[in-house]
Amino acid sequence: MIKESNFKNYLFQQFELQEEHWQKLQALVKYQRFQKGEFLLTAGSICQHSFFVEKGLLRFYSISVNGKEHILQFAPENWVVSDRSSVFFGEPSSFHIDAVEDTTVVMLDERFLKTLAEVNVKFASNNELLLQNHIRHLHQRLHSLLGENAEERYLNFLKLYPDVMQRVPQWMIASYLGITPESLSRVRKKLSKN
Amino acid sequence: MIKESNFKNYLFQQFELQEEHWQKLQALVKYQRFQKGEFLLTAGSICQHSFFVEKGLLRFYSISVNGKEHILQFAPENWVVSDRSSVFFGEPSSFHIDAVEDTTVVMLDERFLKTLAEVNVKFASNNELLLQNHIRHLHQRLHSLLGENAEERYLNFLKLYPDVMQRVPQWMIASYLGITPESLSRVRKKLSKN
DNA sequence: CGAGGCCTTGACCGCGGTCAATGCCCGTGG
DNA sequence: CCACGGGCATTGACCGCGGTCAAGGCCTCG
Repeated sequence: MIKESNFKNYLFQQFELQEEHWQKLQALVKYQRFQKGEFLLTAGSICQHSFFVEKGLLRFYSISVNGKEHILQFAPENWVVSDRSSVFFGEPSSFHIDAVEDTTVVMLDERFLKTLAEVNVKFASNNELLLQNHIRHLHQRLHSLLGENAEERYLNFLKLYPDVMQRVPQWMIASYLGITPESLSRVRKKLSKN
Repeated sequence: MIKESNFKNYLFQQFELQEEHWQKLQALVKYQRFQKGEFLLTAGSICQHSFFVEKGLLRFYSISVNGKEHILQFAPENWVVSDRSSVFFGEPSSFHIDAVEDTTVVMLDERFLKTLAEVNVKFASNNELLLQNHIRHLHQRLHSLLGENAEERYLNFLKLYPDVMQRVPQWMIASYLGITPESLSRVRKKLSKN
């Protein structure tokens, strides 16, 4: 069991959580470990949880007809990842989530989020906060894909995920950027010469 | 004043709205007309409303450093468009919304959405429904941009917005697809030969 | 030591961008 | 009624970014 968790800190910071409220919640916080390569969600199944990453690294991706993977999102520590649409509409997801490193997550289901809202009104907006953040992030990503070339997107990526570069194989980053590993290699080579 | 509105139908269908509830709401529904080219939101200002398109067509786009426009979303009849993140976080938007045709919208502000939730509990989830739909749409768009070439994206576009092709200049569609008008012209030429 | 995964590099190519010319449609004014 | 001009779509020539394919190097791990 984890004593001083990132999740606790997250709640304290976002909502000025009181220690007394934490006592009530703690029992409901369900940690789960996944080892490298394990799936948290596969395309075709209905997503049940959001995952708060306590420690480790997840990826959220789709697979297109030709079999290629496209990473839509990385989720290192303190990120939340899920196919919320699948949860909400109760429809099969078309995405995968798996563990890039051995990972510990907090399992957030609808029941937990509801309880959260009851404990303190401030939490009621937690759900919307998560959704709004997600949308903002997706908008930035779309803007980047529509308007920037490979080099600019790579620099953006480094700003957004400062340490992910050191933690994952480059072909995953290429997949995130929408280019091939070879192209990424060339972009990096060019940048290192400045 | 519009009697039989798309907006009313939307509420009836989505939430099995009762006629009596509609009576209470009607007074709060604020229609507004914008003529072709007029702005509903400009980058740098804080977004205050969501816009339900009653009649007409809006576009939601960003402008990158080199001055090029990138259309993230079209909003024909029955679509809702907004920079919700700007509304929610109270921060300046980095997007523009303007009218592609003369357009009549329903102005949805936070107050209206709140009232909606009070009139009937079913509406309480309206807000989340809008956000979830938006996220789902953005995910599909990301997948399309990451994994498909210009031709495939164009065919996707036609499915999603069956009539928009006939209503807007092609350079706007090119901007939506992330290609140039010339490329779009070539894609269309190639497709017409099959 | 050998095998396999990953990164790099080179040669080649094609999709899509750029630039420029042309055509088309349509509204405006002589 | 026609002339003109502006906005948009099309087409061609050319080019460069990024994809593809193949080879080679460098790890780590068995």
